[in-house]
Amino acid sequence: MKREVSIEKRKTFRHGDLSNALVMAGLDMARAGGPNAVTLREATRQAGVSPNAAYRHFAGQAELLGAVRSACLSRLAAAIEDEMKKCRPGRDPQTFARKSLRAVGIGYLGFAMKEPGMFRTAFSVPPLVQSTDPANTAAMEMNPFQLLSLVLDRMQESGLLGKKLRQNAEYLAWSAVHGLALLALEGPLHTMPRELVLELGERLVVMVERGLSEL
Amino acid sequence: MKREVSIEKRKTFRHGDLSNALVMAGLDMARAGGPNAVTLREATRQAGVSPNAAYRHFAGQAELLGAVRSACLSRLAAAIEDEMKKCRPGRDPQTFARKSLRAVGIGYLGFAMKEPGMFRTAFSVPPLVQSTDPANTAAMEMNPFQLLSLVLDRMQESGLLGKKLRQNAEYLAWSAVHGLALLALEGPLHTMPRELVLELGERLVVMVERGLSEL
DNA sequence: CTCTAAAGTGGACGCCGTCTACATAAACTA
DNA sequence: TAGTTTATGTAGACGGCGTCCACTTTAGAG
Repeated sequence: MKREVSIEKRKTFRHGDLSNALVMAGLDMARAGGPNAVTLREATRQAGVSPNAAYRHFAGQAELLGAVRSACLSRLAAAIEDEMKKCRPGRDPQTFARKSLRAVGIGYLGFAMKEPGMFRTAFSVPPLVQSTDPANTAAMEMNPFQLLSLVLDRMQESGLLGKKLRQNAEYLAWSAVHGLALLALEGPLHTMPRELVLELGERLVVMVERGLSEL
Repeated sequence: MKREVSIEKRKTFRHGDLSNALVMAGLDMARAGGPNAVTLREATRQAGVSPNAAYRHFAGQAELLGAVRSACLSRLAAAIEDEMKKCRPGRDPQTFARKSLRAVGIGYLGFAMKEPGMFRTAFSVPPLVQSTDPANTAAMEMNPFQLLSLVLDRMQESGLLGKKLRQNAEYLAWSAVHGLALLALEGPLHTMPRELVLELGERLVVMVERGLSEL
């Protein structure tokens, strides 16, 4: 599981790719223990380098954590896209729009359950929402928020959502799935079996879909 | 702002109420800086006592944090109850039930916006949901979850919610408001003005109410 | 072939939580 | 009242953390 560079002592004085190696080590720690487990000293240790070497590439622990968080966000986006690809546009644009919205929610929750550490890390420290930073994006060049916007646009275009209700609807839908994820991961529902959480997730996205579009 | 006991050096060797003093100091720190700011050494410092004294009353930092979290939860419950008291049962039990549900959501979000540090602390570490621990309850002897259950019962009794839909509906409603609170407090929406968050909150509770009851 | 600037090292500091051993005082007991 | 027990607080140490400063190494530009 250890990276090569950490196993065999490197021969060169220069590491060559330390910045990246630190982020990768940070990702491992985030996956295993969430944001609090992302420690600067441990990252340098895994990279086979002295603690202070990190300061040549990051201003401090916070900045390293920020980079790790970006990577986590990117993976989340990829997971959502995977789920979205499952529903192809059929004849009825409305059912496609509905399915797409659900797919985003399910993809979001599925990632949260499958990679809890990464998910928690992704939202441990506030990234800005409108960020177009390519680091935050997956294959389709979109972050989770943008994907959500996309499917909500689909709902509006297909007539499921009035202009007024469309406004800021992202935040309403997002709140629901995000809340369930956090209640299950680091909240009072942490003991709830994950299958049950995902079942609740199915009901939740239906609630959102109906609660958004009605009236 | 400092507690008396921390200002004037105590004369007695015994503190007399250290356990409580530590929790109170922890509460202050939680209010100011969230769960990560709740540190054992600082608490003992504020209580005018040596660090190790804390170990006579708590097994460690985690247990102290747990006690502080209980206190935060209790305050949250009180805030929700205050909001609930605003809507008195009128002629129509259905509108009363709807109003009550919204009140729980609004009270929840209002507390989160007004006391972000305490709110974050309240959910920093998982308490169990079914806990009847009196420490977790406010005047009415209920924790936030129980209050939510109560208003959902009202909805069912007034015919707004079928038996099947009533099941686990707590988690669906809770997820929505909890998600918005966390997105706004320690998530990507942390820069959003609080009034706007509360406006979104109004829409959100409507979404929940409709999404839950429809069909 | 030098010289510079980027990259990594070493040591120190103060913070944290926690362990072990010891001191004090209050409460019980004889 | 005197003696003992036990709850409570103290002292000092350890390792881990982030971070600062001063030093060394080396790749690459001139």
